[in-house]
Amino acid sequence: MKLKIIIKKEESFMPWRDGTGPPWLEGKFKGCGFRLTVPRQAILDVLAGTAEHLSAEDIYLKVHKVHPAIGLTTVYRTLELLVQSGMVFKFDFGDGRARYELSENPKGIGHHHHLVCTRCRRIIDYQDFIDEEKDLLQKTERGLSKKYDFHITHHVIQFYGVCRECLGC
Amino acid sequence: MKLKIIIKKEESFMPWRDGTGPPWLEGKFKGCGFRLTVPRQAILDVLAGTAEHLSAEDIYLKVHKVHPAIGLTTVYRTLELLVQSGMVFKFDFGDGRARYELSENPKGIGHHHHLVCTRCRRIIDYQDFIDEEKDLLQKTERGLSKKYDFHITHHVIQFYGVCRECLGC
DNA sequence: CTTGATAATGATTTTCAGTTTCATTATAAT
DNA sequence: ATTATAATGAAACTGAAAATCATTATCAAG
Ligand SMILES: [Mn+2]
Ligand SMILES: [Mn+2]
Ligand SMILES: [Zn+2]
Ligand SMILES: [Zn+2]
Repeated sequence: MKLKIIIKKEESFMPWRDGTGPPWLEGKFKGCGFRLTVPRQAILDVLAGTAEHLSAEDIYLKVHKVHPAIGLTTVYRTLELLVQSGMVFKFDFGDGRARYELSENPKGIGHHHHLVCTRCRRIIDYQDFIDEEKDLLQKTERGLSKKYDFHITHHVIQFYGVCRECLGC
Repeated sequence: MKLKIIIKKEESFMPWRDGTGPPWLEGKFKGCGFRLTVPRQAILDVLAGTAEHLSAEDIYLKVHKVHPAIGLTTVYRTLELLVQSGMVFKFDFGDGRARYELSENPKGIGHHHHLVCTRCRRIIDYQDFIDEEKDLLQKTERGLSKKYDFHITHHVIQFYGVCRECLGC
């Protein structure tokens, strides 16, 4: 039963994951077999309107203020949908819950990596060094793809340590 | 109460985390306020004797075969101890459970990164490209440390995608 | 070897993020 | 309007991980 569901989803995602379909970052569900409903729009709005790394419950609470009828279950389901479709990244920063971030912020920062403070759980986005990283990263990805026959879709780079605030005490 | 415990632990770890104490990778707990007990030794043995990425329960089951009295609770506690002390890395590869790996395998591979197949959850270790990565990584870490006053202790680099086996079907 | 202080253990209970279930509702095509 | 199907949400459930707490192991002093 679980397998069945997974297969169904992966087939559904094909249209836009293989580069043929349009990415829908602000209202383009249709044509992919998905419906852009009020709950989904609301969840996307929350994600697009924050610079934080929100958990499912964080998102639910923010959505709830505007649309009290929308349930936590729908938030979880929509997030899974967005993650599987590549629109949203799901992160584990070491506290007990997953955190979500728009993979391509429409009017903001784009791809970036993270510094994670293991003391206070603060997260720092950084982009500054990505330009220098980019070449090697692409080179590495090409090398790995060839060597292991592995089709890379995305990567996660996180530096763990102690932040400024936690050091100065 | 929770804060109290955390403070206690961090103080306990200081001796060897700050470079002054010896790393105990096969029987060096003492002198750090910790005791190398039978359960802890058994858990370390399991970690040292595998190339897989075991979950807490995996470790428990393997330990259980030799020492049926050792409980899952102790496995969790010991793993947390080892992670906090830097001897073991804790990973989230996207299935529901944490996976653990000796950070410095005594007689085997050392630091490496991961390819994670999002279809079948297979994990591929790779070291081949780390040499080329090392320079930039250190450079990046230095830059980040300076810019954000962030003391980096370790990093996690994971490439996500589809593995050979899952592609060929 | 005792003894006493404390660290470690493990059975049990509890927590809580995330998932399933299922009856109801919204959506879109005809 | 009719129909088929996708989406929703309240409620029940799951399971990895953490907390409790009485018991046991470890070690240093005497
Ligand atoms: Mn971020
Ligand atoms: Mn590994
Ligand atoms: Zn911090
Ligand atoms: Zn695979």
